[in-house]
Amino acid sequence: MQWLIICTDQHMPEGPTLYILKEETAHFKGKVIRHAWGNGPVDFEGLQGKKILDIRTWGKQYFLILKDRIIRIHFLLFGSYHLNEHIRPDRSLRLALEFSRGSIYFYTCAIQTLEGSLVDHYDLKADIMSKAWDPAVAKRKLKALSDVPVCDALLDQQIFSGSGNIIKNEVLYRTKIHPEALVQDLPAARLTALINGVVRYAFEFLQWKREGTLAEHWEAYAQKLCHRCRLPFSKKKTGKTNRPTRFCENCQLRYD
DNA sequence: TGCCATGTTAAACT
DNA sequence: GAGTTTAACATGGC
Repeated sequence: MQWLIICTDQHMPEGPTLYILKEETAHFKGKVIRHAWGNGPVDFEGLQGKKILDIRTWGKQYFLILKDRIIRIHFLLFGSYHLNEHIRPDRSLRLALEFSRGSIYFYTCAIQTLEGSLVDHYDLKADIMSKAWDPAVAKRKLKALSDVPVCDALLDQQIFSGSGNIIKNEVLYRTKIHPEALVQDLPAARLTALINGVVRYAFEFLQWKREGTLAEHWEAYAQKLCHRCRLPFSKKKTGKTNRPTRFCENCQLRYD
């Protein structure tokens, strides 16, 4: 019997992409690891013969839950994975997991082993794509900030776990908020729009990523002109996070 | 060829 | 010690 070979040669980083990875590997839940190897900091022998009890994500992180440990995988900027075939021997194979039927190969990612349960390490309510996501908690965290620009808040994984630079750029443009506006200066309705906008765009990102149409739906990220007023976008590394931001000085407001 | 980019951490500074 | 800035890592496209 032949099983599906999915080619996933693409950037991994933001939450929606991890959501897809979780779905693509969900069938390994309950399966026993037959063989494990790679060059990551992993106790490979200790994994062999162990059952995958659950597969979870939190934002940009992917977890294989075993009885006595959690394998945490973060793809950083250049990580990738392949299912069922080790077809990228040119890349650094951090972890290979072989099951009786099928396998997963994780390349150039950061791997850690955690003890305890996920809730010991992460606030599940902060994951923008989780059923546990709680916008009221996000609002409370945002209101506690002082002198923090929204561009930084949108990259704060403790508030918006899974949000990355694409989501940041797109949400700010779509909600017409200037990246350097301070969180504390946003009117209440704008703050709510920002919080809801992150989740809405994350699920649009997911749908477009599946369709292979993500880039054609970008309105700000990597764009040259504002489609509302036709003026050129500003491009600047903003905030303490110092990440590139495209924005329209004319259409996105500072509220100061 | 050099630069840039969907990320994060740790070392090196004020 | 604090709060910063810089460097490091790693890959591919332009």
